[in-house]
Amino acid sequence: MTRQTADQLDRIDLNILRILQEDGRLSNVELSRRVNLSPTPCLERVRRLERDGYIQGYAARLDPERLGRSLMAFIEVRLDRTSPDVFKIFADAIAPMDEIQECHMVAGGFDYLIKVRVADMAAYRAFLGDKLSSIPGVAQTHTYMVMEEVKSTAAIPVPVR
Amino acid sequence: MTRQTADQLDRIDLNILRILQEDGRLSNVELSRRVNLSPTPCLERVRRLERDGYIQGYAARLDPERLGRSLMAFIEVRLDRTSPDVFKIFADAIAPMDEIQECHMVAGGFDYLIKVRVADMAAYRAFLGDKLSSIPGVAQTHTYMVMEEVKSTAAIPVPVR
DNA sequence: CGTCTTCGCCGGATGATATACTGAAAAATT
DNA sequence: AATTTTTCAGTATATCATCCGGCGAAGACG
Repeated sequence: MTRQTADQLDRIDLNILRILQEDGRLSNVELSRRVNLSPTPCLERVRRLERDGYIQGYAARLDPERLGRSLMAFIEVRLDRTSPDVFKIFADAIAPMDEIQECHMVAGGFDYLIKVRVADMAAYRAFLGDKLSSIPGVAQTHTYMVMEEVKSTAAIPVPVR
Repeated sequence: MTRQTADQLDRIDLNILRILQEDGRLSNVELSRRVNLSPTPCLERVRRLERDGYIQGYAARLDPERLGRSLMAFIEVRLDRTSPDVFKIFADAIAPMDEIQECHMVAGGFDYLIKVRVADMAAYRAFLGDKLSSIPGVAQTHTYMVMEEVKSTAAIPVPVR
């Protein structure tokens, strides 16, 4: 019996997820101490959580400002036709654009909501004019510049149980 | 002389950042191999990048769907008055709400753009009705449900040089 | 031009860690 | 209660993180 759908996480698993989301480089020894296990079963659980897809990977969190991406903006994009091939063309076009952090197809008002990070206004203008607007099918865009990040977390809330 | 503003990153530093952003749990030995250094100076560089703030931390990337947060939405929020204390009240109110992943003050049209993750429509309704709309000062909200994530990356582009 | 200083690198040594293996305890099932 | 299954802890070994000392290149200075 493979655990595919009915896999259940107990309190220890949830604690592991919460702790590793907070500090992904914690050593297994220290992690095991915090969840009141010996290192061996703790590592087994981490491997299982990785294998089952709860943990998709590990990443260093880099400072955008120090890497020259101080400006964030959201862009609403409307396509001139909403046919599957236009969607495909658009998706393929934005995939390699590294300014684009997220692109969501949304319901209610326009077609796509895009989150971008660029160096400054000049870079933003260049991005919008040379790259985004030149994608075939893009009819209209509306930009919201981010003035202040009131809250910003990538952390998925882990249930406490 | 402390390196505060004029700190420069060479090609090796940038490679380290790029690799650790991709796999934050890579051992220092393996990392040093990939950047063509011996372990010792490689670890020194990582420590320096951490100390200087280029690396803010490390995190396990968790799967939102498997943790019961399948629904994503963006909410535009308008406040009834735009005075500093209303801003403060709003910021303090949203800080502990774990459904809210991001909250940005934006220019052009409304006051805040919020990104939320919830379990389902019922949870969304409960969040909007019971939590967000009951914050004093919130005049109007408009929701954009995410139908499809066309692109999603937390990765900050690291210059290649 | 030669020397001195500085900086980043390498290699070895040492303590800590990851991880496989074995067996015991606990829990679930019958 | 007996059996099966699951999960755990302890031990052993290979790997790793990290400290220490020394080397060599680049630049400063006489």
